[in-house]
Amino acid sequence: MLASASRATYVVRINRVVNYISAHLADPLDLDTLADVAHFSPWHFHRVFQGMTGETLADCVRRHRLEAAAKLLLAQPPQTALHIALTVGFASPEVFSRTFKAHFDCTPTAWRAGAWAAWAEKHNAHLHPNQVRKNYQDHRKEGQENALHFRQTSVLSHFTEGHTMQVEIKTLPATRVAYLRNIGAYGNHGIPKAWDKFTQWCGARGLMTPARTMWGVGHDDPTITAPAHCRYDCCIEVDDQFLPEGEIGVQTIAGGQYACTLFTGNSSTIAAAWMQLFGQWMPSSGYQPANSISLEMYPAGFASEFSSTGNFTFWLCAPVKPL
DNA sequence: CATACAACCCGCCAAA
DNA sequence: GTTTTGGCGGGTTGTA
Repeated sequence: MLASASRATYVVRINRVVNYISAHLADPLDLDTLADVAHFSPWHFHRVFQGMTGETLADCVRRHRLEAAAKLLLAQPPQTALHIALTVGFASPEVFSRTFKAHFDCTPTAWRAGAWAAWAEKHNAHLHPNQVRKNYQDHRKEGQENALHFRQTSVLSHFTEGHTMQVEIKTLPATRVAYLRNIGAYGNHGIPKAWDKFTQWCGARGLMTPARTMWGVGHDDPTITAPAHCRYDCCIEVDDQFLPEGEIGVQTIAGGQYACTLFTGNSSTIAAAWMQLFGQWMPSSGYQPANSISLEMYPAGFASEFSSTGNFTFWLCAPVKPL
């Protein structure tokens, strides 16, 4: 009992530190400052963090910097490796280049030129992400006339055959939420269980009213981040008075412009829906992905729909900015 | 939880 | 000119 209670407090503190890392990549992220964020002594924090996450603090910081850089390398318009290195917190391009190669098995420029596909294939072949991103890049190169000529993977074709995605651009406000984090592969693995646990907790707290929106937040790009490190947060809107409780933390979902489409499915088909939105709608939309986090927005009642039909209806919301 | 030490990695200069 | 690699000293990290 005591052990699980203290484990829960460790979880929220580690979550807070990881959130801090990804939000402050360009700032100093040494052991002392991060231990301070966690309210632990540096020595104890180091032990706790490694024990619970499987990676040391320095490894975690380095990985987040590299993953952010990997995204920026594929962004438009292209920026120099030096600029990207500094943006994500490396002090010099030499260290960036060396460290990048050690992690991704290729140099930054090779990644940009196409080596990302091999990485994605190696680590997440089941998601077929390469084709999606390739569609996007091919389109950007070849121009509008080929916008609709996407080679379809077997996963995609089920959703694209004779079907046009209805997408609207919404401006969402910043939202304070309580969340339960699942760390592990996206898809039908730990996430459904996390939702069970979370909705039970919400029910017990009387939070599951029709007025409250629930959210699913995937912080990581599964074509870049290893499945074992992908973060997914089950979230529900809360007011300013709500405080963290057990392993339920509090964070703010970023506001801004999102491309939103209504989708009915379940945890096995969400990935394909995301691919359709990014790989098919996005390239011909006049918008591009913004450097923010994609959201799943669940209207109240999705849980009961799921228990009766095996599916649920929700909004996919991808952060966008004009081309 | 503090100290202490070895290994590793960062940060810098040079150069391909 | 930019990026990557090599070499190296000093500082941080990881662990006893």
